[in-house]
Amino acid sequence: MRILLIHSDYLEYEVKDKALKKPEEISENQKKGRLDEVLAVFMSVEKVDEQNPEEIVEKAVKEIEEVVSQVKTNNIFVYPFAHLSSELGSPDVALRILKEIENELKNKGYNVRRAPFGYYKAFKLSCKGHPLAELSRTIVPGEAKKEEEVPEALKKEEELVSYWYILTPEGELVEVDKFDFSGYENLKKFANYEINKSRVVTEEPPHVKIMLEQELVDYEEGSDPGNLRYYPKGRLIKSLLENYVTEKLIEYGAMEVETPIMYDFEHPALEKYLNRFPARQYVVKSGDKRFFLRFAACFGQFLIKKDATISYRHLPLRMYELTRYSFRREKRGELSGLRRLRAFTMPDMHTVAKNLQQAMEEFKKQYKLSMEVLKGVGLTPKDYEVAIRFTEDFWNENKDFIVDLTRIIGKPVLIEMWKQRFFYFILKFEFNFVDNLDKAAALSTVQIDVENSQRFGITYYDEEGQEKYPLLLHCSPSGAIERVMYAILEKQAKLMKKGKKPMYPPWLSPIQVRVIPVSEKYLDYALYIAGKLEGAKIRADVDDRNERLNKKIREAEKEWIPYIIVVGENEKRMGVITVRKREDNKQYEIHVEDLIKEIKQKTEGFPYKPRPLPPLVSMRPKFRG
RNA sequence: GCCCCGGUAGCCUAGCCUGGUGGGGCGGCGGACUUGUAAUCCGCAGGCCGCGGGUUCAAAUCCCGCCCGGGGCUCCA
Repeated sequence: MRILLIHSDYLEYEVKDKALKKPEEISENQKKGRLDEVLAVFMSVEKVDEQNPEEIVEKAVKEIEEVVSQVKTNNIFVYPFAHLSSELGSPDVALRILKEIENELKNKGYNVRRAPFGYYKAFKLSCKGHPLAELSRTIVPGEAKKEEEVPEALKKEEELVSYWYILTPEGELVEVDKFDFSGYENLKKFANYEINKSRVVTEEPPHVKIMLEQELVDYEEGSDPGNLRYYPKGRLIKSLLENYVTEKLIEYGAMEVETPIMYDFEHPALEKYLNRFPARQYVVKSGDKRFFLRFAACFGQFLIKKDATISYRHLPLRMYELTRYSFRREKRGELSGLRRLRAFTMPDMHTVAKNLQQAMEEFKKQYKLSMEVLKGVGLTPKDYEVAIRFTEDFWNENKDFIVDLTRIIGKPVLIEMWKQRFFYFILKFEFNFVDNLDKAAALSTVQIDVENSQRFGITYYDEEGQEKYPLLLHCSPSGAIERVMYAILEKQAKLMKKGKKPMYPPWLSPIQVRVIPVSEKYLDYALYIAGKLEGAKIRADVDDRNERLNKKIREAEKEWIPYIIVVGENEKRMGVITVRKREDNKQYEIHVEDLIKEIKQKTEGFPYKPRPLPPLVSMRPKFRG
C-alpha cells in the first residue's frame, strides 16, 4: 500500500463520473464532502497487499495515527487515490481495506470521512506546507517498510546498510556486539552513539557554561541561531587555532587559496552536487538570482582545479582554505554550543591524486598529520576515538592498509562497512571526541573521493599526455575550529569532574601571566615585570585594581591563568618574582628570565598573538556581567 | 517541524504550586581599609517580572496566544 499524507487547511471533493464499471454505491450526500484542519490520506492498495489485508489495515492505521498525533489534528480524510502505484490491487479488496481503515480510525475516536471509491472526483486541497505537512509511506505485508517523502539521495541512504565492526591493531575484525569493550569504555560509548544515536539527556553541555563564564564565546540573539559572538579572549583562542592549523597545512605542502562564500544555484556542476543533499543551505537573494552560502570549501577549490592545467608531475597537488565561515542550516534543535553551529570555521584541504595508490599514500600521511595537529591542541589518541568507513570491495583489496591505520593509532577502532558505495568516497576516517554527555563529535577527517573529479571536470595529463580524471582527497586535519574549542573545553570539564584544575594549552591561554602587586606601592615594579614578559612575547597583564590580594588571586585562578606572579617589598628589593604555578599549585621565588625561558620552551613551535585585552585589569569592561 | 524545560536589574538567582505593592548574591558607582597567595567592610543606584490578551477588587504568580533561548526527537555534506 502506498499512502500520501497531506496536512491541510481543508480538503473538499465532488463526485463527477464513474471510473470503474462497478463503483461503490453511494448516497446523495456522499457526492460532496469537506473537512477542515484535516490530515488528507491518499491511498493506493497494491497487489501485494492482497496477501494479508488485515495486516495492511493494522499497519496503515498505525502510520496514520502516528502522523495525526504529530500534526495535532483529529480530522482524517481517507481518499482512494490510484495514482500512487503502478501495481494496483483488485478494486474489491482495495475497497474492503479502505473501509476497514475508515472504521478502525472511527472506532479510535477520530473524525473520519472517506471519499467514494471508483469515481472521478474533483477535489480541492490546501496543504499547510510545514515540514511534516507532506509525507508518504509504503506499507507491505510481512515487514513494514517506511518511506518518507525525501530527496532521492536520502532514500538511497536509508536503504544503505551498514555493517559495524571493531578492528584491533592485531588485525582482528570483530562484530561490534561480540567485541569485549572492557578497557575501552570510551570506544564503547562512541560505537553506541554511532550505531544507536539515541540519547536521553537534558543537560547543558559543560563547555557552554565554561565558554560563557570565561567570556570566550556567547550567543548572539541579533543573528540566526548557531551564529556566535566571540569576545576578545575567545577570539584570541580561535584565531591562534586558525593560524596553527593553517601553518601546519602550509608546512605539509598545501597552497592556501581563498574562494567566495556564496555560489550560484544554477551552476551546473554545483547543482548536481547540491542535489545529493537535503536543503540545508542558507539562501541569499540578489536581484533575481539565488545563491547558497557554501557549506564547505569544496566548491571554490574544485572550480579552481577545473580551470587549472595540471600535469602528473604536479601530483599530489594540495590546496587549502580556512573557511570563515562555512554555513549549514542545521535544524534548530540540533544546534549545541560550540559543538554544532550554523556558521563555523573549517580548515579544508583538497588533494589531487594520480591514482588509488597515490591517494592511499596521501591518506595515510594525512591520517598521521591529523594526529599531530590534534596533539598540538592538547588532544592525544586517549582523548578521541577513530572510525574508519569503507566499502566491502575496498576492504577486501586493502586489508593490510586498514590494519596499519589501527597500528598507527595503537588501539581498536570502529569500522563501518558498506556493501556498495553510496557516498562520493570509498574510504574515510574520522577522529571523534566523546564528551561529558556521551555524545560524539567528529574532529579530523580524510576521505578519498572517486566522484567529484568527473562531476566538476577536474583532469590532469598523464605521462602519455592523456587527459585523466584524478582522485580527490578531502581533509580537515582538525575539524571545525569551533569544534576544537569545544573538545578542549569538554576535556577540561572531564578533568574538573575528577577534581583536577582545568588548564588551556599554554600557547592558547589568553593571558599567560598575571602580575599582582601586593599594594599600590609596588605597581611600578609589577608593570616592569609585565613589560619584560611582554617584550619576550608572552601575554602578561597587571591586576592594578584596588582589591584584596586574595581576591585577585582567586579571580586569576578562575580565569585559568597558568602563572600568577605576586610582587611586593621582598621581590622589589631582591629583583625577583614569586610565581604561583597552576600546573602544580606551588609557589616559586625565581628570576623573571627563568620564567620567560620556561614559558618560551612550552610554547615553542606554536603561533603567538599579543594580549587580547588592555594591560591593566582595571581598564577592562565586563562583557557579560 | 514536533516534544520537554526556561525567560525576574549587565550576570546568577529566590518568589510562581497556594494571586495581596519583587528578595538575595555577583558586577557597577561612592566611601573606609593599604592589603603577602582562592571572595575586606559600609553605603548608593539599577526592574514595563520576555511580549500581547484574558480571568480577578487585585496577576511575576492562574488561563490563552505569540516571541526568544536551551535540551530532546528526526536528520547531518
